[in-house]
Amino acid sequence: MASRSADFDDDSSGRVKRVKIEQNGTSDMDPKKNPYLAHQYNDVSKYASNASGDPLANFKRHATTAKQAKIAEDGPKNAFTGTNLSPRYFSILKKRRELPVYEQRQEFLDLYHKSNVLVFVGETGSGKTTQIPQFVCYDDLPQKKGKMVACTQPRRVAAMSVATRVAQEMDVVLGDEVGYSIRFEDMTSDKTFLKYMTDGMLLREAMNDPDLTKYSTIILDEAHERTLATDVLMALLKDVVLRRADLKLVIMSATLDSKKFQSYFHGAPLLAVPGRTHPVEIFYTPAPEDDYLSAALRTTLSIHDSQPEGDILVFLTGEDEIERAAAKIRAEVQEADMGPLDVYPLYGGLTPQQQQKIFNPPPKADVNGRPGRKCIISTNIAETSLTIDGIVYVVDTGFSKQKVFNPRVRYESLLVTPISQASAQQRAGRAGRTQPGKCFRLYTETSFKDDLIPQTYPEILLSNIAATVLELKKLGVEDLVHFDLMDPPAPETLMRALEELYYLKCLNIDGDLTEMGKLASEYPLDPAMAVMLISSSEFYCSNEILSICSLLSVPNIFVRPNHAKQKADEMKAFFAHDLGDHLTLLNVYHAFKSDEAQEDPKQWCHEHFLNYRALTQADNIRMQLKRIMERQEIELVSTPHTSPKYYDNIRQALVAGFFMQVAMKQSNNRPYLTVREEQKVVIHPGSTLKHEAEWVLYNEFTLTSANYIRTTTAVKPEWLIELAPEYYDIEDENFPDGDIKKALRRARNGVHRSEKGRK
DNA sequence: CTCATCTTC
Repeated sequence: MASRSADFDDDSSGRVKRVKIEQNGTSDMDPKKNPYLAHQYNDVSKYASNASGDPLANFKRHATTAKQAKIAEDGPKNAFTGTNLSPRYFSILKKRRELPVYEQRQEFLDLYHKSNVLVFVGETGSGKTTQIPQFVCYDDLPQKKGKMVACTQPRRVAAMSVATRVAQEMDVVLGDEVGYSIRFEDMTSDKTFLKYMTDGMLLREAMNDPDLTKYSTIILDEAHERTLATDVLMALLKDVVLRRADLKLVIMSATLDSKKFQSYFHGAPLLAVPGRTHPVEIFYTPAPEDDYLSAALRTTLSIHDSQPEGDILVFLTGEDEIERAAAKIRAEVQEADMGPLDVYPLYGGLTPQQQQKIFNPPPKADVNGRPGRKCIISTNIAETSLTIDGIVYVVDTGFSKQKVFNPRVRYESLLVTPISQASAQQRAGRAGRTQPGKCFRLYTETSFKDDLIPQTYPEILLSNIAATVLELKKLGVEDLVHFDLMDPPAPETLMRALEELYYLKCLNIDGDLTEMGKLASEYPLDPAMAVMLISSSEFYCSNEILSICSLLSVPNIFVRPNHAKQKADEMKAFFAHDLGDHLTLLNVYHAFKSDEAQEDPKQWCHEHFLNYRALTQADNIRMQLKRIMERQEIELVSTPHTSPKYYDNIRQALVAGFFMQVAMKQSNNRPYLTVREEQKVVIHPGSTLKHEAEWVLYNEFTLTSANYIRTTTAVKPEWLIELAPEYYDIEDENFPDGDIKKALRRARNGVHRSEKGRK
């Protein structure tokens, strides 16, 4: 199987060498603030602690040394709280000082003093996420200025767990001096001066405080992941540091792409610290595999059969594929009597408890001395979000599902796509966390070099940016074309976003934010959804639309396990509404909130094949959205359930937001066509929409095995014309000439006739 | 004939 191997450590793209590149940063060269003056204080006792007992009393902000910090950290009193340090603190401190970053603390401080912006490259295991913010706190002294140090993370769990760890390291109570802030959970207080938070959270804060005046230093961690929020924050902060001389910015990244960050920030100083990992041997297949799934199964079984002790991690693309592969491997191992192997599927759809199982110890060796091991079959959740110790073998199929966005057709969808070289490297690295490992790549070395793109595309290039554009407008960014993003989206993507916001009346014809736009920007929702919610009181159904919005903001609430598809479908039919899925969702929510279900909601969900976690999450989101509506004084009203207009009102409110996501059935059993783009689409087979509705509104357009529209509800063409006259203006020369135009003309004439009829 | 992974005062 293995044709040739390469030493991972010698791989030219393998790891960061310890390099320090000094650049002509926009540094503060005021001699009075010269950081090197700090070195003149050679008498250690002078600043060990003063009469008042404050170990930080002699610390000069932005002019401290690693040595000073070390003395303060050595105690015996906590430099920030004044209490005696615990034994646990000292045992952790010892370990902290063995981390690679610790050696370069002075180097870090020198650059941090010199420049307002600093790029820090730390590989896995360097300790950057926990240590750098502490290094900053001892020098920036945010507590003395009533400011905070922020450190952003792309994921909630990371913000939470890192804050917990750092609170321990600093011997403080989590939520006091060190805290975190993520959606639905603010674990900070007025004492907090070091705050871990999600990047999205900081972006939200920027909308109310564009200069982020609460912070004296902002650290953007995992910047190489290039999340939408981090990209936007980088662009904003690049400008903020020019306006606020007192603000410092640290960009932390884990890849070799650091040069790109450095040049983006006008040659900011860069510091690189090596990680602490074990070498991983890479094997490629000699010839391309035409079926990566069977190749993955074959390779996994062969590792188990022939390789020394050590757990296996296999990367596949999706839930269904993973469950099937897991079943096959279990069956094969049993049939061929291959020795103990525990197989664990791993993907985001699993509950945290199910995900925890991957940390179970591997089975013991059997009586014949064959090693026992565990095998984890995972999506790319194991690439960044979850780390598993003890993995020695990685099987890399070279594929993952990735989001793609087509601005012309305006759909986001998921496609099985070859991964990037950076991704492949990350996957391989998972084999070397605790000991030297092996990575089996199920593609050729030529393919790795020639076919894989070097870096995964940043999220901003693969997304509908309408929500981002609205946020930026709210932030006061006037000229979006020249907004200095690291990777600006295609002009067409921007145009489509602006156009979408114009039709939604969030922007006027000049591209300025309207009253509607201001209101919509306050919701953590896509613009169409926000507009629908804001408009819903006019249709006397804001309570119901609020529920629907919440349900559309969480993963699929319907569970359909492979072994009980029929039973699950029967249960779903119990809630089904003939007019469409939005109304079905509402039925489920009402049933979920009923007294009967609330007696034991978990059990109730299990019996009805519903995702309890998603429903409680929706409930949470509902409360959050409700608070914003109340603040905006949007009335929470309902049409009486007995009224014949109950469902019509809801459906009209749906149209008020989603009029751009409508498809029409063509005659003669031909597929549906989307209104303006005239894309052929099929209603997703899971839909509860019963009769052949001529016009349907949909929430999502995804391309999987076909062009599916998901979560669809029947609507009437008269409503489209009435509620979105500009979008449905068939006199507009850009409106495609076809069946849809004809049908709209018929409907329009019908409206006119009925109006005459009413008179 | 059925969706990767995150995320938002």
